Amino acid sequence: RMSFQNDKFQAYKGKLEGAKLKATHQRIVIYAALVEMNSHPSAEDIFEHLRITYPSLSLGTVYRTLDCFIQSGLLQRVSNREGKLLFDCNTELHHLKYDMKSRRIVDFVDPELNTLIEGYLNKKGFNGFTVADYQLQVFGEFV
Amino acid sequence: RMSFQNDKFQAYKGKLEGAKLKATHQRIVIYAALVEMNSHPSAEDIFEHLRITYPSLSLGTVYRTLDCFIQSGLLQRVSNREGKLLFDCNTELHHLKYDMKSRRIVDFVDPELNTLIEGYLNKKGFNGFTVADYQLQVFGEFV
DNA sequence: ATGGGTGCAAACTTTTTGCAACTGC
DNA sequence: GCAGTTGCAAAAAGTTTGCACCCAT
Repeated sequence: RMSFQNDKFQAYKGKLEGAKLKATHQRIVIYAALVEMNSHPSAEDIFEHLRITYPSLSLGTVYRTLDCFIQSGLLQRVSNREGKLLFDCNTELHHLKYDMKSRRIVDFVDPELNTLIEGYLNKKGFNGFTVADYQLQVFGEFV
Repeated sequence: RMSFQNDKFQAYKGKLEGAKLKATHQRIVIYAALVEMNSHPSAEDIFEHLRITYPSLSLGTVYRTLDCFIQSGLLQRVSNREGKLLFDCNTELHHLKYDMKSRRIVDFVDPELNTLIEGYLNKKGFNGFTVADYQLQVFGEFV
């Protein structure tokens, strides 16, 4: 059972309630882990991250909770080439840089890029395809 | 053992030799499947596709062969949100449309879009990050 | 109090691997 | 002939699920 009854805890709890989810301890700490890890973790990454502070947590719960967050729009899956499910609590429109050496993924946000792409998509108007969302993935290496 | 000793067979064989790979029957038919399926198959999809014409082929070989093609640059993994390894023998610069309903993935090529993005990347010049490749993913629905 | 959530462990799916037999060069 | 590839089957890795118990509302 969690003991950090601080601002963050309350904020995360509020976030869950806002999404009409029962705010259980497990859900709160999993959401906290997602935000605070500030990366694109797998279910196992989250489970490991919480292992010390929350040893009774089960991996099955992590999977179920992540699914449930996705249904509620609190979370997105990350499109990747690794054949593993990765998650991102940044649900706003954003783009990705992939480090091909370390496999690290970094989000970036740029309204200018959005404008550029939306201009293109509108002009192009793929016929028979309704665009809901888009993302630029840039592959390379950090030096 | 394969019996189609035609132009395509020779072309695929040449492709493998060009990549300095031993041109075994298995590799040739797997490469042929990738080209002719004209989609973004998983290892299992390829295995199923070849099952009838090549029943002695083993799934392990499909996995090993796909890995080997990737090392040789004959193949790319497809970035997706499903946590499965998908493959694409189209290694030229291209972009993707995802049908969120059917989960179908369609490649598209557009030099105009490439110019637009390259212009952006050059101007932006992410510092500390060397760009090797990029891809726009467009999520939506076919009507 | 009760409906939904959780822990646990088993089942399932997907991918990798060790090894003996085989094959393309 | 030999180095590298394959088939097979077992193992590993990753994900889902059934069920009895638990807890936030």
